[in-house]
Amino acid sequence: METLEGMKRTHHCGELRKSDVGTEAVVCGWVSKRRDHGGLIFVDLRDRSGIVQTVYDEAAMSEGTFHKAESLRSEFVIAVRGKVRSRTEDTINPKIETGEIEIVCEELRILNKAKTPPFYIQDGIDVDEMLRLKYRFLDLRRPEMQKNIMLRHRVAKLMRDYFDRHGFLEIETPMLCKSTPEGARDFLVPSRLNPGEFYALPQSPQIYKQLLMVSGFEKYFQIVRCFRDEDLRADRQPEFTQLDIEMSFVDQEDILVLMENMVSEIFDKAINEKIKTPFLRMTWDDAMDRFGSDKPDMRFGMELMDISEYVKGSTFKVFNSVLESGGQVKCIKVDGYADIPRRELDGLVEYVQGYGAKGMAWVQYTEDGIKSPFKKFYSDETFDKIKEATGAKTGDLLLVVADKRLVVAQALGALRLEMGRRRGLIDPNKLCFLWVVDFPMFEYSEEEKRWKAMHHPFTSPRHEDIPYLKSDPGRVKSIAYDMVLNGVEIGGGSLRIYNSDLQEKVFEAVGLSPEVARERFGFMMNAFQYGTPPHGGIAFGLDRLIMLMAKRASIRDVIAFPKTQSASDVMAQAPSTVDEKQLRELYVRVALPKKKEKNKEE
RNA sequence: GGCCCGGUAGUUCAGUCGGUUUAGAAUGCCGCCCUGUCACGGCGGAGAUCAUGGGUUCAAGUCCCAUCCGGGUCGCCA
Repeated sequence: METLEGMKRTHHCGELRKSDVGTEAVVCGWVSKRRDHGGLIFVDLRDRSGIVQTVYDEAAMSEGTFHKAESLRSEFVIAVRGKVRSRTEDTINPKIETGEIEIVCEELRILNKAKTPPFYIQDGIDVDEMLRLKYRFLDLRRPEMQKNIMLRHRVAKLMRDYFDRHGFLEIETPMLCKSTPEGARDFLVPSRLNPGEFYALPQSPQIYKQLLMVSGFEKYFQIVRCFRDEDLRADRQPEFTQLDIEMSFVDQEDILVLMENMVSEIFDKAINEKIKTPFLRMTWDDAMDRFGSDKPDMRFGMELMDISEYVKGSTFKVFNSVLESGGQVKCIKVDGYADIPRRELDGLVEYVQGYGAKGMAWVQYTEDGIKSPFKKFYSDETFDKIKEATGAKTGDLLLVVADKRLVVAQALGALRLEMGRRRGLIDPNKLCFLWVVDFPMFEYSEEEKRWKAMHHPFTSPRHEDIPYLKSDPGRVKSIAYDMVLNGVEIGGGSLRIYNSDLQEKVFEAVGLSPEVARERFGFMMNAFQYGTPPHGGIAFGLDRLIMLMAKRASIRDVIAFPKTQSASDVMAQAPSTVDEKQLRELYVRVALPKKKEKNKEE
């Protein structure tokens, strides 16, 4: 094996251009591809900047060097010294940025050999993701993955610049925190120095950043890792990164404007996308009623429409009982799809049932008249009225769900997205931002039979709703807001409670007695008695944002070392069992249920 | 925890109704040849725990059950 001694890299592979012709260059990198023509060999050399073609001509170089070139294989690490030469007209490769030139090798050094990789180191591969994760260091060698990671760096840098320019301080907060069982499940860390006691990894730096406001830092931000021990999704990892913000003496509008300007700037500077501000703002009620979602994908229409008034008072039991118990009958209109196959309709029924609806009906306005499972319960005039009210034309399809408000929203909201996908209505190049505002303060947990904070219990209710905290928690709205991009929640925040009395009332509303509240959040409530400024903030999901900017379907593609759906790292083999000694030091004993123990042994 | 999809050469897949070759193809890999390729080309070759365990059957990659792993999703994610 050779070394780099006496040889100094002068250029990166991808940066060489026609203007460099004639200069002597030394490039280093990995062998991407070797094309051996016998007496003439081409080797595509790759580093993080791109790919350049190097040429080895048997007639024009020493036998030893040519022999070395013949021995090159994929992913060998080499250094090449040679002249940059212009390619002849007929050999220009317009597909690569350096396609007008090539390097004629004068000296070749093999710095390291490489085993044949288990998959191609190139873009657009179709390989089992587990294999990519097992060999993540090779997966990350692929140009598109490098691009994602570089984009991530660039965005983080732009964010830091932006907030620095606006007077924000980046302040670190602890990773070893107090467990607060409210909210997501905590990752716990046993304390050796405090036997039997545990830290929790932060679900977010929420309390610390509010305390920084009490301290008077006024404008805080941090790009920070957060941990939640919940089930994973394509856009959820057990550890993820937030851009965390908190400010004092501001109102909601200040925060929204600051954030949309930030987003507009990073989209412009990182991926050259011009975003119009201000963003559309929509109340939570509107979002739910019109799109059936608190994070509506605004890239297409197909809004939910209420047809309750046209179908009420009939002999059709399903609609009647729903309407009589305060529910709704709503539909979406799928343009030009009245000829949907019956089989697909049956599939859609199952689909909405997965989202809590009991069933789904439909109206097909076909050339041959109306087809609908509830046709016999209504007159032709009723169907004409529905047609007019929904703006349906002959050839259009209505999909109808009847149930309680939130069930209708959930089912039709999901159905809307599914039909948008199936009908090809979603333009992947569109970027539709909006703010969803006026979230409910609480939602009712059927499981726990109590009201729970929708955002978190430090969120301020709207002033005018405070009287209802006790009497009617369901009607209390909060000063909370989410930023949504293309149907993905990329950020959310709120103005906070800064008055101890109000805080106590809210704790009470979510069933936290003063004693329990003090035990869990006492240090915070104590701090709040020493002069707390009005404050509020927001947290942005950096991974999701980069995923959308990079147009990837999963945040795993923008995280260097992500975990699988079962939260394991298949490369490092984490999590793993640990030595009995380690456990003893921590005063921890493992107690698996019988079934799991048996599986572990096998 | 529920539901859906998947697991066959290094990789991506095919494998029909359970039965005709030695489980097939492409690509990658190895060897030989080749002086303008860039998906280089030509000839030859090697390469399989059909995820694991059990069952049905004269016969299982194929059917059944269980388990494991991966992906999607519902619940969950203050």
